[in-house]
Amino acid sequence: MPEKLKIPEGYRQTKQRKAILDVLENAEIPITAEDIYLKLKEKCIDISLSTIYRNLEMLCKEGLVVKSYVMNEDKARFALPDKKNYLICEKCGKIVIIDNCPFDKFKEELKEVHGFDITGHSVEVYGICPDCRS
Amino acid sequence: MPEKLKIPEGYRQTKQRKAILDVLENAEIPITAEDIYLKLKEKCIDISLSTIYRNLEMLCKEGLVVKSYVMNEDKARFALPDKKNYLICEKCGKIVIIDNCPFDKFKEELKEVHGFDITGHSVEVYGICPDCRS
DNA sequence: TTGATTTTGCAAATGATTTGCATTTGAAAA
DNA sequence: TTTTCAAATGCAAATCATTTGCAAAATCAA
Ligand SMILES: [Mn+2]
Ligand SMILES: [Mn+2]
Ligand SMILES: [Zn+2]
Ligand SMILES: [Zn+2]
Repeated sequence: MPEKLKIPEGYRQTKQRKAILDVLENAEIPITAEDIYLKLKEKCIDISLSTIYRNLEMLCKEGLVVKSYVMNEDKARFALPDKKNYLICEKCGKIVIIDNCPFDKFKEELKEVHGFDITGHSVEVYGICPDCRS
Repeated sequence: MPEKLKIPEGYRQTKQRKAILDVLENAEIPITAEDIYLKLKEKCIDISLSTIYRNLEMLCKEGLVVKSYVMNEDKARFALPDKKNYLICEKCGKIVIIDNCPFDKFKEELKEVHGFDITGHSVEVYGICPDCRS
């Protein structure tokens, strides 16, 4: 069970903010701002898209949320950091999270080769899922 | 020295197309449509942005070019496939290409674990570059 | 050279995201 | 609790990268 996320110090505890975080915690894969909007509408929580975007920006800045783009989509997706590495099926668009991303093992190598202090990474892998490989 | 790219079979040999490919071949890192536009303007090659976007779309579809997004930027970047994995400095935005991406070694593992036939991947690594670590 | 087809340029449309501003709300202080 | 004020929200309008319609120009095979 994922640990409940806390709204960062210095930000107010609004019901919109909490609702957005809640949707992100319960999401299986990275989702769009509109996904959040619709999910909340289902739960009869009325919120404006701009509030969602403003909160997502804040959450990204604070490192609680990671933004990414998926090939052939024109909207950003947002997820908690543990869901930032994923496989995407080129046929049906299905997204599958990569747990224990093997890339972690290469942080040291990258630091040595390029001199960067690595702070994060995001891996997007494309392929054909079992269902689509007819 | 990179092998000269060929315009795919079935597409016409236009000077705009060749110019775009040329810019992409000579680019060190992924660049935006506007970067291409400006680079060509420097060389006094007049071309419209929509032509650039249309050609980039075609080149991506044909697999000659890879599109990606960089954190905190609102424009897509395009590059030849050998430049699709890179490090980005969070301070200054510097981009450094990762050659021999270690992720390649994990295609087999991913296939076994998730059943996907892997067709491609894109790795974005964030960090602080040596110059910015003052 | 001709003619069918593709490609281009331009201007207008699109649509996700951002922003201005008046209003509401959270929470610290009284 | 009530007061107080900055932070946050909602709405509408603006932004701006990208896409699209269409008429004109360019490619290329016959
Ligand atoms: Mn769009
Ligand atoms: Mn924008
Ligand atoms: Zn699939
Ligand atoms: Zn730097």
